Amino acid sequence: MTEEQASAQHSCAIGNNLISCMEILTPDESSLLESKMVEVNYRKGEIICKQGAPATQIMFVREGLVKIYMESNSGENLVLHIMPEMNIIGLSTLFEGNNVYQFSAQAYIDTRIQVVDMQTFRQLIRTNPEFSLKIIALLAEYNTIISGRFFCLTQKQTYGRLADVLLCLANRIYKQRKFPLSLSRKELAEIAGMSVESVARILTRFREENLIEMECKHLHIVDYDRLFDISLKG
Amino acid sequence: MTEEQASAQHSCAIGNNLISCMEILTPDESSLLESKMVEVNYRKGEIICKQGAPATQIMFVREGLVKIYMESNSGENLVLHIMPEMNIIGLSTLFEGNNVYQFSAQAYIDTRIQVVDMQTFRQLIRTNPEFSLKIIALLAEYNTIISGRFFCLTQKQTYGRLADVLLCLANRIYKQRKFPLSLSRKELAEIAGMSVESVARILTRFREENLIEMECKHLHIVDYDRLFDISLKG
DNA sequence: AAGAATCCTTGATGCAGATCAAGTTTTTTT
DNA sequence: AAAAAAACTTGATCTGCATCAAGGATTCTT
Repeated sequence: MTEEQASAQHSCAIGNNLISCMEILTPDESSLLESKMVEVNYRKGEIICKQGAPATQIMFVREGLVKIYMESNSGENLVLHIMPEMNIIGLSTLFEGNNVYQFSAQAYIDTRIQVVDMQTFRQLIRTNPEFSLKIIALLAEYNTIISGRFFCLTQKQTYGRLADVLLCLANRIYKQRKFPLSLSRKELAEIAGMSVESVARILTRFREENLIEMECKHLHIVDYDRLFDISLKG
Repeated sequence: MTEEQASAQHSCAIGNNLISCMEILTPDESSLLESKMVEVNYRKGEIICKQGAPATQIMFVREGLVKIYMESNSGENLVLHIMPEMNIIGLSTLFEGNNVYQFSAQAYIDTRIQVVDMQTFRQLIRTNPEFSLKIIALLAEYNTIISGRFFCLTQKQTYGRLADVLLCLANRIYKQRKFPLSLSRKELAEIAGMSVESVARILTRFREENLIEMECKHLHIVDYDRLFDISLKG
């Protein structure tokens, strides 16, 4: 319950409802999609799509973890969204007059993607109203996630933001309070929108205050409630 | 052309394509909508919808200018989006499991709104695929606008952000380089995500540098190109 | 196992921009 | 037209966090 409250207003980059839109398709539509769809496997760190490139495809994340981000000329990336399986990359390029991706996507871990061309995708929306409603729901959720993240990164300060990220990893990805910390300090820093040094300092502080424990690459959230407090306005 | 480039990456809060989804409806659908729709007039400063309230309605902005924002407990508001006529408030609440608005909306100037209940709106999406595609396009554009704003507020510094806002007002709202500055310093500060004092200081600076002129409540962008440069990375 | 490279930690310094303060101008009220 | 309130400007100070710097711990290379 408290977790839900947090997710609404002070969200990290990951949604919590897995929206399944494939099951809705009719057999005909399914086989159309099957025939047009191509599967691509990406290794950890590989680029899935590039900001500024022609937007010709919609990509279904079937397995893995993907970072959606905007690149700036200064080299600082802004992480917009983190997508586990069951998400769709490229929906936000569907508005008229647009023909390029406004973001890049990169695989955090080995990732399996299914690719369809936009025409086919648009076709499905046109022929299946329920599918179309699902897509609207997904876009609406993405909107809310990005807004929550926007709020978080502009209104909270470093301690709160990092607490947010840790809670997000525990709740949304690993679904337990002790989990392998596979992200480097650099990746954590990027997600939380701060410097690597700040991440190190704050993690040390959290350890000193007995909010978390870290042993052999695993992070354990010891005092969930206090960490949650910090995440609300740290 | 340069303006377009700017809008893609370094957007202010306002979109530039007016997407008309009403014209797409069949006569039957139109009359259904007519029968269900209620018109409400808001005066400058009045609240149109409130963050946390039950999300039961979709609102069409027919006339005026609306601020979409998130409220924080500290009293600082985060402006997500600014909507002139032809926009729809509440689309991002359409995802499953959601039942409240995650944002508030307030009228910047006198504003005319048409209100429909969600059921009727969902019905239209189900019966009219072209309408549904328009809604998807609109949501996709909102996504892009918020992402651009997110980028702008986190990556640029004050001078660039304020330049952005001024260019946005000139290009998107008034569509000329000399326009009445109806927004107060406080409102500008809120949109650009900075303090009122910073706005005053920067405007003075812009005037000293002959980038803008201000006389009797009107702002005139004198050196568009240099202001544009500043907006790119100020 | 030694060396190189990367990652992590911790302290010292610098800076953009918020906050505080105080005066000036404009608008609103009466 | 006078008084009060709100909006605006400008300078002085404060602060959160980035950046710089340098040593320690891991991991990768050979």
